[in-house]
Amino acid sequence: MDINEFITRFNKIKKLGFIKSLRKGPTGVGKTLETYLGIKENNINLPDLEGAELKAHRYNSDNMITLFTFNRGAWIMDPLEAVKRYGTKDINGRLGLYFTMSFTQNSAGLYLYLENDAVSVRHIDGNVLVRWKFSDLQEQFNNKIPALVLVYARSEFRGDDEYFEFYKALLLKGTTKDILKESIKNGVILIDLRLHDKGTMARNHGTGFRVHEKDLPLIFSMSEVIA
DNA sequence: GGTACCTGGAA
DNA sequence: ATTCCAGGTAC
Repeated sequence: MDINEFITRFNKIKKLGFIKSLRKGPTGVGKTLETYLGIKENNINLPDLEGAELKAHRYNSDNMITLFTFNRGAWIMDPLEAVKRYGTKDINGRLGLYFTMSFTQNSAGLYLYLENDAVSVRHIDGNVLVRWKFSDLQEQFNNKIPALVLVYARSEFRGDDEYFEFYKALLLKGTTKDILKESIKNGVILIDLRLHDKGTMARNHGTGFRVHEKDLPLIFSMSEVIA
């Protein structure tokens, strides 16, 4: 599906008004939009549209947008061991590493460390948990996000069921080479650890490379409302 | 059965 | 801003 086809289909979805979420939980908005567009769910690290990646976002949500995830070959420490050593307990007692990392250490003693060609997550005890080469990150970004179509949805609950009204789509494009390294250095692209103890293994949702909506213009030079 | 991606959140 | 979190599939 190219951008023009997307616009055609999206305008029809807009006219539907509020539609019931096809999945409970945070991911319902993306699942519902994709299904109505006729896009099959997948886990391929390529854009959903021809030449652009699709993102759905609830209106008034201040959460970061995940540009891509990347873990392949990056973990130096065994992830489950890292969770057990440095994780924090959630409300049910489950250990997890759910941190948006920064260059100053967090409450668990973990911090980002910058090298010439890589960025890593380290602990103050000296251990390196995970390390990504900028060249790998840049490649993943280029493959996944040649451009971005950001779709906004109003959300409301009717009893336990969430409904979405998709009402606007924004096209962002015009990113630049080496954007990954610069953006990680200056904190525009944030590294989000998202894994927990699943008993015999670590359940890893994938380290997210994420950006606040307000910072998107720092990554993409052009934006236009397309629907 | 574990890994690595996908899709996204809350207080 | 920080601490913390969600439901999915291919292989």
